[in-house]
Amino acid sequence: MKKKLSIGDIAKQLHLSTTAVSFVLNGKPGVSSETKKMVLQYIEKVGYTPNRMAQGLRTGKSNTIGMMVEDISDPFFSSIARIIEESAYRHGYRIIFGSTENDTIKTIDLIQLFRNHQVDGYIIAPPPGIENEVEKLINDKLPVVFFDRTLSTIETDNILVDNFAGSYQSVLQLIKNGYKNIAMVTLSSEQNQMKDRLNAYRQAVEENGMSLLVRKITYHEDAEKSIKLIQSFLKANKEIDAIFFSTNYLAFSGIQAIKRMKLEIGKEIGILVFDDNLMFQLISPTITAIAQPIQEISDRIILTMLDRLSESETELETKNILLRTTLMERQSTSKKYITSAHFVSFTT
Amino acid sequence: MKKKLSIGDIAKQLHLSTTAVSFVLNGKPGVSSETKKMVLQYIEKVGYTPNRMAQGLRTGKSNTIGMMVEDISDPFFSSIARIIEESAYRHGYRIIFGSTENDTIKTIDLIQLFRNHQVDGYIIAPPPGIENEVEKLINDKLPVVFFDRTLSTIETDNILVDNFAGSYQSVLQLIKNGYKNIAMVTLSSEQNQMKDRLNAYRQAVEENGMSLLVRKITYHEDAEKSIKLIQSFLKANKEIDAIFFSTNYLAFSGIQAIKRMKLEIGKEIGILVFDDNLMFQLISPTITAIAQPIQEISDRIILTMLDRLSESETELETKNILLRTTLMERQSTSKKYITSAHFVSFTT
DNA sequence: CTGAAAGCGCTTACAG
DNA sequence: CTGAAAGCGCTTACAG
Repeated sequence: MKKKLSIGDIAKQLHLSTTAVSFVLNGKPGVSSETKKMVLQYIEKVGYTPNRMAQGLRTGKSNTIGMMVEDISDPFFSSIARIIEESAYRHGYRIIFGSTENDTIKTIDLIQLFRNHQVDGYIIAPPPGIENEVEKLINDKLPVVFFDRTLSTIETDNILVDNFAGSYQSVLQLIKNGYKNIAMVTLSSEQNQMKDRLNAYRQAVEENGMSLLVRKITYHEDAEKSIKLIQSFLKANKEIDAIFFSTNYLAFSGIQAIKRMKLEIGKEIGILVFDDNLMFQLISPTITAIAQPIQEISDRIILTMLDRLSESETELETKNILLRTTLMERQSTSKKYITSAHFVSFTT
Repeated sequence: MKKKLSIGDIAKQLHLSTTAVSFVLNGKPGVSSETKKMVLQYIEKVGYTPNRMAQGLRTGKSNTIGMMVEDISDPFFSSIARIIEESAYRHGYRIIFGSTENDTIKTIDLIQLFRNHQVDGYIIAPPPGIENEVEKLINDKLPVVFFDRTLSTIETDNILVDNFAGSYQSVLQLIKNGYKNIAMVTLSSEQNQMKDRLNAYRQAVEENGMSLLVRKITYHEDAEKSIKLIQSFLKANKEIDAIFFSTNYLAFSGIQAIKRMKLEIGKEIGILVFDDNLMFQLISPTITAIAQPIQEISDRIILTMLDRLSESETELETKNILLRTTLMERQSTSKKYITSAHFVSFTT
């Protein structure tokens, strides 16, 4: 069981100073090329790797990025996490994850925790109420990149999707397809991405002289409860012939509700969902969704973060990137689409 | 922008030694209760938190656990990750994640990386070929908990699911339901959990005098390719009346293939899947799956890890925990189940 | 009960 | 081009 080597050990072995070894390791000038070669060979041979804790203590950097999302098991967030982790890794950074559960207190706690670990940068899908904590990070020159949503009072980099435009155009498409009484099922949430989706629905519907029908559901409601709520909403408003769901998990509850009520998806009731999911192609009938560009979101997040981390002193302006969504039209929004249920079930 | 306080600063402010402050912080005896109270109050007031890097350097502990899974965006792994992160957090530990992609080299790299970060313990769903690396960890007294699969030559804690029994009983159930030509679609993988599922299929089928029909698909094959492969497999073997898929992503490809071929799921072709997924309840018809106990797996992993971490010197025996799966019988395996497609599509 | 001091493994002025 | 030394913020023998 060989003990881990330190720079000092190596220096001793090679009859050099720790300075020389450290310089080689960090590619600093001021070392003869023979010394350099010797050190590199030796390091290779013994498999030396620096102790990150010591480096971190000394430099104040940890080569770690903290990432906080609502829920790491949500497919949207976990797909992004996967890409970011992979990319960060290639650039020499590690990622620490935390699930905020949209809880202000828990998130503030997590930020504290991450700070104690000397996390170099923060990638956050922010819940409301963490403004002060984030201000402190920014004041201390720690890079913060927001994604999925933002906090309007904070001046920092934002990687967002155009929730309004994506929702607006998609609801218009529903109207074009012949739906007359479009309802919306969304979260009771003050988060700006949710508000944008709701406002877009409102504008599209009102511009077409239709009436608004909105059901808000509390975040964290269990699936069964949501299903019940949606069922009673539908029963109380028989005129509804289409629903726009603001998140895919609400849609899953909604689909269950609709199936239980034996309504025919597509024909009797149209379904449009914000945030696509592989499953929407597999369910029968297939479900129309507004897809977010996962790969591009992830790339932008990590590139922005790496830029900030490598920045010397030059303060770049904060970036506000707004990415486009794509409407994936499927069977659930085609009025014309006729269900011979057999046909529906076994074709794609 | 207040600079971060150190123990030294606090000691100076309170006219104490750093020792006294440190003792209070760590709950060590040998400090008068007044001093203690004073320190605690002051810390509370200024919001002091220790620098983990310094602690880590000094103690060799980082309060961080490294978790390596095949793919953090896979729902099985991300659900477990979520629970573990949450629980670790409550016990004062952080989690660093890495996706191994089932790649030996990448995993060895990750272990190295984690070591440099002084990770205190390792939770791994091991790919093959990392035996040496894991041996080293164990030799250095670093706790390693395997889950989902194991490496037979390594003596360490294992939290596994009874892949064999779960698969065996479920295939028997298929046979009971009247299926005569049951095929298996699995990964070409030497991992023991995959081998167990295959062996269980083999035994169940052979014991009933039926013939084996196995199609292996390479891991990492893209979805479209898998769909094509499964289609040709079905075309070449018209007698197949049921398929057992060893993973849920293979099943998703399989379902696509079957839908394209316009075969009637349940009646013309039964489907059984290892590893349940929320979607299997939403697809029409619903899909029978062997569910793994996510919560229990997660709890066992984290409890085992925390035990190991808190262990003084007493070496406990390594644990081998084998958890039961549950067969969730749904429409896709009921021969008797008659499809009026309408009925199929809109009931649950 | 308390304090002065060493040392964890690095990096980086500083002096030669 | 090279070396001796300070210091990052902790913990913990050791001496009083």
